[in-house]
Amino acid sequence: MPIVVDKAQKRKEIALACKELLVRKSIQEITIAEIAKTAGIGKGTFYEYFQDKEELIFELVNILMLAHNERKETMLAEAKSTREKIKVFYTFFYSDESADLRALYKEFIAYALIAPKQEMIAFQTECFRFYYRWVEQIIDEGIAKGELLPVAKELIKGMYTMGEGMFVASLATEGVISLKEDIDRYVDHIFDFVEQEK
Amino acid sequence: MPIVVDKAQKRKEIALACKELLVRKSIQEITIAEIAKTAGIGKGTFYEYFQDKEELIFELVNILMLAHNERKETMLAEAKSTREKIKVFYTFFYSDESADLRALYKEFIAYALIAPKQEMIAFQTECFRFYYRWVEQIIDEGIAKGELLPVAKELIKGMYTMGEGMFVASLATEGVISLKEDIDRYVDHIFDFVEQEK
Amino acid sequence: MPIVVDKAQKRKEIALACKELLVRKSIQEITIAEIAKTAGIGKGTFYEYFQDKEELIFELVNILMLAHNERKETMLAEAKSTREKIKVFYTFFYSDESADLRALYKEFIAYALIAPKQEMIAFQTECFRFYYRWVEQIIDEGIAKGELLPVAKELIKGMYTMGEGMFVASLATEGVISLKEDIDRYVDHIFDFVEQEK
Amino acid sequence: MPIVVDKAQKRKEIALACKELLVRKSIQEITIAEIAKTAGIGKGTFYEYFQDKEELIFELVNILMLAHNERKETMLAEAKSTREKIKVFYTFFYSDESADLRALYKEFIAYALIAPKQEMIAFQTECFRFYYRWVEQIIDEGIAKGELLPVAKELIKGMYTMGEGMFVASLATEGVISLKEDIDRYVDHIFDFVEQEK
DNA sequence: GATGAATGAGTTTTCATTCAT
DNA sequence: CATGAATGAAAACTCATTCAT
Repeated sequence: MPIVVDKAQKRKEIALACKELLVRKSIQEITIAEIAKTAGIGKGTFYEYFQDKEELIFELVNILMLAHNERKETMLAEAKSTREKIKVFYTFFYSDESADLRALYKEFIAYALIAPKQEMIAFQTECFRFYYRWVEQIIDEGIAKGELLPVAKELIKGMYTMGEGMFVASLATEGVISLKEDIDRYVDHIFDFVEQEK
Repeated sequence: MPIVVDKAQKRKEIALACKELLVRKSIQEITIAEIAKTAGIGKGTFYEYFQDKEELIFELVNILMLAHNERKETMLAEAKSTREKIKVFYTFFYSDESADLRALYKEFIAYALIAPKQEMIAFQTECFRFYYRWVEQIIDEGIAKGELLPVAKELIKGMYTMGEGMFVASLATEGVISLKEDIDRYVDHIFDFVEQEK
Repeated sequence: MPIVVDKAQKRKEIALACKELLVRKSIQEITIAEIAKTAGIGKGTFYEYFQDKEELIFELVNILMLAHNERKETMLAEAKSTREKIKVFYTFFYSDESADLRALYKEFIAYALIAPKQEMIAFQTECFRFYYRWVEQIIDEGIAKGELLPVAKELIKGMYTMGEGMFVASLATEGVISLKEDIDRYVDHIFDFVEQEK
Repeated sequence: MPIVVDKAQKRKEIALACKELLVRKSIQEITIAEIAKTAGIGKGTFYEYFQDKEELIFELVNILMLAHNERKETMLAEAKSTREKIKVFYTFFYSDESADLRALYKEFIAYALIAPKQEMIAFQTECFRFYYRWVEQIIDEGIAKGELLPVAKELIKGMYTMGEGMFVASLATEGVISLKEDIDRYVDHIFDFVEQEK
């Protein structure tokens, strides 16, 4: 009787077993041997489940992103104003809960810059669209409720990328960016502009 | 009389000789042998002038950045309003003239994310501060002239990082970012908020 | 009542299922996984029936050779003269019907040269003897009938190996050997020497 | 001052240093590490002079073939009749002096059968043509001198491949081929046919 | 100072074989 | 009997760095 293994399940297990490793080191510094050892499998076994190291990252990012989105939903439900809701999105860049995913996301960006592969670009594009639409919906609701001026909608892309920029700049520099404070202050100023006067 | 070779001068020559190569390929894909051949020197000679491949990039970025800043000064002199002046800064992200430097800058960011070395961080921090102050000065002038509301000053960091974010996002995704258009539109909206009504 | 599987029968089935694969690719390029998949069995099952990949080839060659010999008998029955009968033997090297077996035979020779194993040598020796005797019998009949000079018998081995040599040379070179034409012409010249003048 | 190395010379040295190894083992069984060690160089150094293992064989075959051809010329000069001269050519297949080259040639054939690469085919074709023309010239001379009948010329290709076939068959079988005796006997019979009666 | 030949550590990847189910 | 998941030995190849000349 053949041993039936749930391939998808095992992929997740392997990816999760390597989480700590992947978060700590850049994928380039990690060897297949290291991954296999960490996951408690043979090198050959790794190749049974993944094409290459990148796929491992993909798998893990996917897993962590789902959990992250759930946390986000919870936080959004608790947020009262649109201003607060938008701020929830930026917590990705500094909250402890998203530290792991953030570390991986950092890798992702770096990879996309250095060796842009189609799959990676496609994935990032998908993520961008997904979060963009999510934010858009929240802004739309804010406008519909009369909380925000319609112009708020025009600022979404810039606000979104400001977060990315702050994040990248904070990693590439030292002592000039204070993620939470700088983002919050900026967001507050922008909302001062776009919130309906009561 | 011994031939005294100006080390600093030769470094520049080597770096400049490799410009096309460095712009075209990621530093990770380039080998020392390739660099030496391109520069018309021996592999051993490369090590006489540089510690490693990164230093070569540093050298070249420095050279190109000086030229870039001069172009910027010229453009700034021609810009009438503060709005226009600020837009000059963003041309770095899309103008043809800065394509080479931009390609190198991309590498810089990636490196800082993947394998952050102290020198690199220090250099990027210095650059950030330099450009930040430059923008700050322009905004200050705009406020002093009564062209802008004082709150404009609070937005500098966010505006600055928005550019970086747009740039990074444009590289990591496909079909969602149109650098010039998206930046311009956003900047215009912000300036609509911060310009003094006449 | 247990299902008794005829081992020999199943070996044949597996070998036959892989025919197309074995003809198309060199045995070295084929993996056990590929064989198992092609035959619709598990990798482990393959080892139940064969020691290694070579045995698979043996099995298949055996099967194809039997069929080939039957075709040969038919053709020989139709051939009028000894000259024609001998030519029948050379059709192996160029006829479409024997293309599959020929491809396998090629592998066989290569293997014998590179990694001569006792079984393989023994098998090839057996084949050589078998066909040699067959030809010998035909030549003997030709001599008995007064069709050929007795010296014809002395040429058998050289004629036999000429075929092999033409075959190997045609595979190892390009544009210098035209199998059918070159063999036919040579055989005709030799028969001009050994046929009894009437 | 740079170390100037005669690349071609070093290639020969490496190839020659590996002669014994290459003759003893099939190229497939030999690893780069083994070659490097045998030649007393580093693995990387091997790749400085050769693209892959095949090139090493090429180099060595070339070297040995030149020496072999010189021996052949000497022997041909000593041979009295055309019959003897032709027999000189077949010594390649059994003489001790050509044992090394023969071992390599065996590899060559096997390779051409298993994994025919363009270079190898081209090389073998060149060799075929070279030796063919050489034999042709000798036959032509024999005919011109009235020693041979003109029909002798028609038999060259078949005679040539007979040698190859005998060689291959002798390697693939056991106890059925006696190279020197079988070739000699056959050649004698053929020459009995084609020599002018006096 | 300049050079480039020499090097071997380090990594990826494949695949025959085993064996628990 | 049949299976296919797991494995790790083995091999090719690259390239930064050194150092004799």
